[in-house]
Amino acid sequence: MNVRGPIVSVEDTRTVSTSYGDRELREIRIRPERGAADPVRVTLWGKWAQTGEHARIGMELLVTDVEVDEFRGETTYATTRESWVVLEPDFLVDVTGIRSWVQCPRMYYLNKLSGIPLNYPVVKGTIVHEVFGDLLRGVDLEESVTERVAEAGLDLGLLGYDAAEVEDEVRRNAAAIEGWLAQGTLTDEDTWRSEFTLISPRFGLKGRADALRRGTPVELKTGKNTNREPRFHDKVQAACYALMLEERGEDPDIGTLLYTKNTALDRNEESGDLAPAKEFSVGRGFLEFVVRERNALAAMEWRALHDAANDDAPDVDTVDDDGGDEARTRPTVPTGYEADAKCQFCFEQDTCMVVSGRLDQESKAGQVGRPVPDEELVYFDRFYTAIEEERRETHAEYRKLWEQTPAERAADDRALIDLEPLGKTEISEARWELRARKPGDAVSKLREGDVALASDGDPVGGHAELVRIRRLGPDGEVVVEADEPVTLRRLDVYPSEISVDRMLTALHDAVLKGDPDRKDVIFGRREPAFKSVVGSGAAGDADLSDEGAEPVYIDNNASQNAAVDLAVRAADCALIHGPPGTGKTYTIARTIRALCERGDRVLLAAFTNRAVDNALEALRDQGFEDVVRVGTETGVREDMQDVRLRTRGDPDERAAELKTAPVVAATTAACGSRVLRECEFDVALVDEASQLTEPSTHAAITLADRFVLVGDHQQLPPVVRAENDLQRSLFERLIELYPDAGVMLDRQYRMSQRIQAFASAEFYDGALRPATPAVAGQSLTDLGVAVDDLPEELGHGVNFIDPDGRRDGNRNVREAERVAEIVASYIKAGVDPDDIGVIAPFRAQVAEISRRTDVTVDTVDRFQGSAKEVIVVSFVASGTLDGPIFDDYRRVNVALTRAKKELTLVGDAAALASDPFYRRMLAWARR
DNA sequence: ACTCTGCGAAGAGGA
Repeated sequence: MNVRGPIVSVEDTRTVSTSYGDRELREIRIRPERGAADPVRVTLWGKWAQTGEHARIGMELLVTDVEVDEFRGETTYATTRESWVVLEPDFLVDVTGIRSWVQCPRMYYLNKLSGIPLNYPVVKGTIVHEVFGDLLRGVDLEESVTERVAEAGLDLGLLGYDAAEVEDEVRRNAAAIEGWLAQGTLTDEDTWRSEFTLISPRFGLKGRADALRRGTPVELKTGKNTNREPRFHDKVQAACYALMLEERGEDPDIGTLLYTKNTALDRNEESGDLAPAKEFSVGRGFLEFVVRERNALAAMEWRALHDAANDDAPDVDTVDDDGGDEARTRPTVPTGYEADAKCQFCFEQDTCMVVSGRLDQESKAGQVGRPVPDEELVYFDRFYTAIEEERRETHAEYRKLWEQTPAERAADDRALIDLEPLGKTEISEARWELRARKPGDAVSKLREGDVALASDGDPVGGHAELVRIRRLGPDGEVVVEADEPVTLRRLDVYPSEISVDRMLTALHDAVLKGDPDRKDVIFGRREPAFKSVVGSGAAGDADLSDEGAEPVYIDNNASQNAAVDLAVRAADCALIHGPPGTGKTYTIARTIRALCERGDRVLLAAFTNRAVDNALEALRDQGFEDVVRVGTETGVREDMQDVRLRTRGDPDERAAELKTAPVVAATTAACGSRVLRECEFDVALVDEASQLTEPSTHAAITLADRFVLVGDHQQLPPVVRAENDLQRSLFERLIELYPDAGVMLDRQYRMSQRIQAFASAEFYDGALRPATPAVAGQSLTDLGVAVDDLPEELGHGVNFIDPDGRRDGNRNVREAERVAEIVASYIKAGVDPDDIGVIAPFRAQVAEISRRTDVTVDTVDRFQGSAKEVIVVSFVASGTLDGPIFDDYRRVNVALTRAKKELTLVGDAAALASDPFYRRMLAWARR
């Protein structure tokens, strides 16, 4: 049996005499999840006592296969030979993380913090890994090498390599693999699997094994190793996979390391064992070691979060604030002293010393440089902790893969279950197309183009593969593309840590590598500067030139023109506040053109692909075509594919395309990618900046000398799972800090006077107004609709209807029915269904309404950025306004400002009147 | 209690 629960007390390790001699033990009390509410005693014997050293009150402890005993009337537990002891099992450690942790815990920390930059060993390693996978799947070597090198064209070009030399080197590596494979596959009993995704709930591990051979892990290393034994940390990595395979009921007694640089060509020069493959036996003791290391890592991560939040915690570093009387607690970070690794041989030594120096951390390698100012240290620690909290939330998403039943998972819209497998076709060598049919009208968050986890029904314990969704047909057809043929019975959303990883590297880049002038502004030490005249180059710094007219970029909108002017004159940054319908996108396009005309190279970034493509479209509409769009094939909209940067092809050509484009457009997530981190710009212009966390904004702006943020902090804030500093955007913080560095676009081209009035008064101090009389006076009549054809309660520009419905969970069926009737009335009166949109706060209600109408129905969040002639809003709530979704009034701002000519609010008057804000809304709507 | 977009899914190396 297993015991598990939060730790309530930890005793010291002691040594006792047993019939087997002296043995160490450590006693820990936990509060078990089930059963007795009282804490129970768990004794960790032998080396598990070492894991006990890392244990802290509040951490979660899991001990499997315990021995149960009665001691003085109390039930106690102890480890046995079969036991595994796992600290914080919910913290999912990546196998490559354990590998670097074993080399040196600080290396693990540094890799996480500074990311792995674009470098040749990694790119070549990736290519060789892909070729290895191809060879296992029977692809011809030459064909694979040519193809895989071509696919890496952009990376190689940026690194200055040409295809032929890389092909040559990869071919030599691959030859070693092929030679070894030829021996291995002589026996019929050899079964191979490549790229095996493993997730371990028990050990809190995840990772991808390069290959499995007869159920044992095979790890490919593109380096050379002339020792008889595999490198220790390589064995650790393979052992992690062995551990996870064992959990799945396999019995992997050996692991294989394949060093592909151990080739015949080198054999004359070197002594030692040059066979590429090295096997080692995977014993129980080694696996236990691996688990203890994983526990040490998970415990450090726990302390980094909890010690920082708890000033009383013992054994943490403290830094004095300016005042000196208050000590600030800093997150626990590995120093390198934990390991006996030798710093002078470490590839990360320079990074290690720089990070230590800049962040004032203790480290075995020592420090170089001076610490950044104290407020920057505070900022770094605050956001580091916030990002790590967000990581925990991502881990919670993984946990749902095994904690939720398939039905719960499907109800959560995170999986398509009970798929009926229809077939597997090998579409090209080593690529499979898997087809299935989904039952009924099952819906999910999964979309075409997404990476998802396809499985035989059990995504954690069964056969699962990461696949790309090709088609989710309305007829229930599901088509995915995979490397291996899995029987497609279930498709799950696969959580990704990429966004948290990218935020962390962006934070690192911003604080450690950021330009000091830039940081003065970010950290509130200096007002942003503006050039008074727009000159070319550095000449325009003077404030004397009153002669000559103000530059006119946009002649019919003073605030838009002022925004462009401000952005062009910005020496540090400019902030453009664009309320709904104020021509943000047009202004962005005009700004980019003005900047390019001065010779600036511009990075155009936004949170979503949709916003990037919209801005790009506006730019191209203005006749500017010299753009490169960086993004995935599925992320980039169809009509922007022609300017999308291909990663495949001739290295020089691909790299030149990116390096010389006057405008590069990408999502902020892509800005944090290896490729874009290599690029430099004069100006970064970030749209939707109010929806971005500070670190995500840094990902874009650290690539440029100056930046322009465009957004509206009165609309929806960043989407984050954890509640912390990430919820507030840099845009919002800066616009409050430096109102003079901002311009608000105050004329809107979208809504009638009647519709915009409430939002203008509530959110924009009444400053938002219609751009023209025509905008102000628009109505349904302009659509050729006779208002007389509508029921009496509709047709007044803004209407309120109380259908007397009742909220049931996140739905309100009566209200949904009424909304459908209202939509039908509009259509009957002659409104084009394409001109009508329905908005609801909950997805459940969106589904409820969608069943009853064919017009566009979506959540507020998904409607942000678009508009319709007629909008119907369903509020769902009845009686009271309980729920976090109603707390953020900005969501209402978004919902109400989607309508151009007619807006109908549908809800329970009593519920809405229970809150002053909603009461004012009601008063306005009923007028 | 809710909302939910991005990410190539990881990936390498030497005294």
